[in-house]
Amino acid sequence: MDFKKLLADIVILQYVEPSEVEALMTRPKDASMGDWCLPCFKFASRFGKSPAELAKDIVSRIGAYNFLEKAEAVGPYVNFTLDKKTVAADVLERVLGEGEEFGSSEEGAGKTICIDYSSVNIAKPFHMGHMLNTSIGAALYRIYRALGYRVVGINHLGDWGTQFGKLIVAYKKWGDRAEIEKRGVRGLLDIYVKFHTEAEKCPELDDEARAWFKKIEDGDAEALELFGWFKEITLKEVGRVYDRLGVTFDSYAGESFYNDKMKPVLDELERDGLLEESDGAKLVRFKNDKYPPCLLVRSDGATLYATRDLAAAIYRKNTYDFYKCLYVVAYQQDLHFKQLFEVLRMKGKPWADDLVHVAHGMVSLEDGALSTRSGHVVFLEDVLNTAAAKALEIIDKKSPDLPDKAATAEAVGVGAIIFGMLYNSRIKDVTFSYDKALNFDGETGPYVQYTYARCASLVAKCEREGDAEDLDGIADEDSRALINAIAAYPEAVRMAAEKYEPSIVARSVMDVAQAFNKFYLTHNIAGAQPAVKNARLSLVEATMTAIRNGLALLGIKTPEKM
RNA sequence: GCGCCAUUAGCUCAAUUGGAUAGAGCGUUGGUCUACGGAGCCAAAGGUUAGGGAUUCGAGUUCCUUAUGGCGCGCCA
Repeated sequence: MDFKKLLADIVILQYVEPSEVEALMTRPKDASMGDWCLPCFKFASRFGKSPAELAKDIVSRIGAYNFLEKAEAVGPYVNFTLDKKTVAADVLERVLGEGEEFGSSEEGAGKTICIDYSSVNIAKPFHMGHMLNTSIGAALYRIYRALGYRVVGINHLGDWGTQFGKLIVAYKKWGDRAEIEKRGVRGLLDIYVKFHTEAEKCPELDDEARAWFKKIEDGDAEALELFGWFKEITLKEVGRVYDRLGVTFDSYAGESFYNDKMKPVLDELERDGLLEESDGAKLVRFKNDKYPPCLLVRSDGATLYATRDLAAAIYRKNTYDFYKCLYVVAYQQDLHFKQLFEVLRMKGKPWADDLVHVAHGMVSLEDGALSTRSGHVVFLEDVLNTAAAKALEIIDKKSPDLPDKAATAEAVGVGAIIFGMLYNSRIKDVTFSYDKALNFDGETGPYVQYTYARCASLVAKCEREGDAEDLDGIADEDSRALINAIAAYPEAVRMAAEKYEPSIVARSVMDVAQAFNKFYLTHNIAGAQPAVKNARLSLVEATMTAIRNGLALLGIKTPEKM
């Protein structure tokens, strides 16, 4: 039952569309004022009345309804208090009936959404800086899928560029195959860092690097073998982390994939007269210098990042016919995407408006920015390991008899890190510190998981007695707050999709957990009368459903015990 | 110099998109486990929503402006 719509329908106002009334209907600031309220400022003048008068007028015209406890005018507001038992019955029936589907819908049926996220760089460490990006992208992936969309997750690999020439030079000079096999990307990172320090003293190294990159482009066997090897090492290592995070992709078409797809695009631009030559390079200028020019071909004929992205956008439209294509990338690249989208618009692609840069903040360390070149990074795998170890330590202390400790610690530790990334608006910068990341108290993933485990433990302990449910056992204020928090969850999922903002789901799940813990403190479940116990158990199960579904969208597991 | 973004409690952040007395967590202080998990709960202290102006019944939210910080601005990605 959609109570909001129901209320809007019974507020029959002449000259006012029910949909307009519904749009204005909101939750009151304070739950004690009711479940819904209607501010009357907006259309009061249309009736030649003051808002307060209109509110009174509306109340006087509302008849008796079995789902409505009361409607009262408080100043310019009409406050509606719903019958708690009706709402409780309705919400419980819906949540428990839908189960895993609670929060899902079919609104995206028939539409495809491409999400470009994570996009690892070959031969570079997968560090904390990528965690925000990967968590947000993966969460959006699951959110859209839950809403019925067909979703294509794309890992736009950074597998092209002169840095691979540098890496080959470094490897041939200082690398050891066996050691790198053993140490993986860390081994590659060490020689990459060494290259940069050495190149300071000896600039010829850069020439050698360029030469080796040229060999990759020309298909030299040795160069390709090494390049493929670097790629293999990186993907193997990154895949291990993706497994732990529950992240998947449908395509790994990265930069090198578009090598042969740029020329036709450039030719078209040339033919349309959009491509202009400047200092030997080729670029697209924007009308009224809306943005700085977008450089697409270097004076030495080489293509650029923007050129590949241009080809990639066109390829994706042709291949997937997306409804929207999201680029989950830090706000650093804001201008790049504005230019990219504008070039496509100028090219006469109406779908350029369906491209969205989902910009997020940047991760730094307490002692400054992350930098691969100087080796100033925190490996994501280390963070996950540390978090899992911390969780294990707590479990050893608090639940020494727990079976499967390692798996639970993994779920809690990793959950803490993911939740920390997704709890705030994506635009916020993150200063990573182990101190904050390993805090499991308060508004954290483990808090929500703990709440879930409490629920699970109750359900395991309490047998239902008979079928009768006495809803009076969940008709008080704390129960109502919990029920409202649960009922608000599906809307949070929709909103998260609309705003590309997974934090809305995380916040909703947190609301449920906080409301539950309050409820839990003041309600005896195991020892209640059978019919009351049954009703409360239903509410516990509904709480679990909302938490389980919500955390699942974020990529966080819900152990039954921890 | 120009552009984009941010600025809310000591710290990290919310605020149903323009609605009622701006809410949480962390930290601090003080309470709270023989009813089901204390990774919990309750309470206190903490605010000129960076400053100024405008719009209107009403602004943390929209517009202008100033300040501070971050990011970016043709041959990296």
